[in-house]
Amino acid sequence: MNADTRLRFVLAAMDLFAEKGFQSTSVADILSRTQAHSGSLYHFFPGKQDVLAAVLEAYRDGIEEWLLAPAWEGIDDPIERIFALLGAYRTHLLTSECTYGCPIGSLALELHEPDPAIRDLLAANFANWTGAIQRCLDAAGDRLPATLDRGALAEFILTVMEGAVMQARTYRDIGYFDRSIAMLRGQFDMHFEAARAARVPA
Amino acid sequence: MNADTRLRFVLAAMDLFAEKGFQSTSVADILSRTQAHSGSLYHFFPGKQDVLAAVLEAYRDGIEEWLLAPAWEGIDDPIERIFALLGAYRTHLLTSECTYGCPIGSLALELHEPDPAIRDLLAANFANWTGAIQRCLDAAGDRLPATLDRGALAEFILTVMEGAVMQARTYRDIGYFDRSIAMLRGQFDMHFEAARAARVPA
DNA sequence: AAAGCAGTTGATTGATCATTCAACCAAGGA
DNA sequence: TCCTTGGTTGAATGATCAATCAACTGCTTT
Repeated sequence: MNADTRLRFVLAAMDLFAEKGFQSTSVADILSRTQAHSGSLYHFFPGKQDVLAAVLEAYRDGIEEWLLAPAWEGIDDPIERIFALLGAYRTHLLTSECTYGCPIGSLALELHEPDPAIRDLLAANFANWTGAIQRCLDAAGDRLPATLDRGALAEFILTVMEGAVMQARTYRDIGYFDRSIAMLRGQFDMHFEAARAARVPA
Repeated sequence: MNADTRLRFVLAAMDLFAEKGFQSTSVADILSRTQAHSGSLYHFFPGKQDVLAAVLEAYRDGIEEWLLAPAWEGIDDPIERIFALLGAYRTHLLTSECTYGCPIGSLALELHEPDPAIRDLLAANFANWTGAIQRCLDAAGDRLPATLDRGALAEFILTVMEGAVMQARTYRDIGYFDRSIAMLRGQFDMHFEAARAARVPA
């Protein structure tokens, strides 16, 4: 089992799926980018769909190392970590002239009737992401109102990120992303204010 | 120019693109659903892409009649109209077991490098939607803080709707939609409170 | 009636694509 | 040395698909 070749397939497919989507990426595209041949790919994967599964597993398993750790370097405050993560998506958009957003989100909307296995992997990616955000929210302690549902807020932050990325990509204008994130920031400020008022009653 | 046949193509393509996406819908799919033949389709449209353009134009031109008017029937309060519109997406999700969300959003993320013409149509659809929302926000007058940017908030509501739909579809669970909308409702309540405090200073 | 035109038919074409397979290679163990 | 195992090669296959086109229909105009 040559893990190196397999990994090259997964990494190439990761790039291509993010760039062109799953359906528009042909097996030939993956082969030409990896300088390999079809039999070799089919030695490791039963079919194209299984390459997608491997890609989604790689995202799922690599979120800490490849997404969170770089975004959070030197940032300790849990709330700032949330916005630093959103900032990472922002720079990703900017460096691609607003064409690449969240690869998981793109795949989630592109695949209308996905295999249960693929859907579970998409869901697991989302759950991993919101899980990390929720740990930040939990770490914020009483800076947020005690009544606030941290899990629901974490899902909401994913909601906002995905929706903001969608609009920025469609308009090819980062302003749409920025304004949605600013709205979210305003909501946080209101939560902080409410929590402060609850802690120090008038 | 037989408008009837052309319209049948557009309506069938609308359904199919919403159901399976643009790329997964073959011209043969459209033909079998319309009981027509390929030459007939290519008589009206230079190519498959132009069918997509016609579909997006239909959505753009039909938003009032097909989306807003039904959702707002019997609802006058501008804020409630916003949540009624979100409710329309909710029932659309529910009646399809969380498989169909927003057709424009799906297409926007599926098409990674769309024609400028297609991208403009996607953007026009989004702009129409947020424009309608913004008119509601404007109509809400001083129930919202004067400092609040109505245009940005309208974009944010689209952001939330699209992100919420994405998660509900991925998890096949309306709860993800509901919780995001509830968060948005909470944000509105905080805005109302802030506006009230500004109107009646302590 | 003749001509012209919008619309339709449906077989055909040529490209693209995922997948298969038989042959081949290299290293390691018996 | 021979066999096995894991991996590679690349041509071939069969399916699918967007698009074409020449022939045809029926309606309207002259």
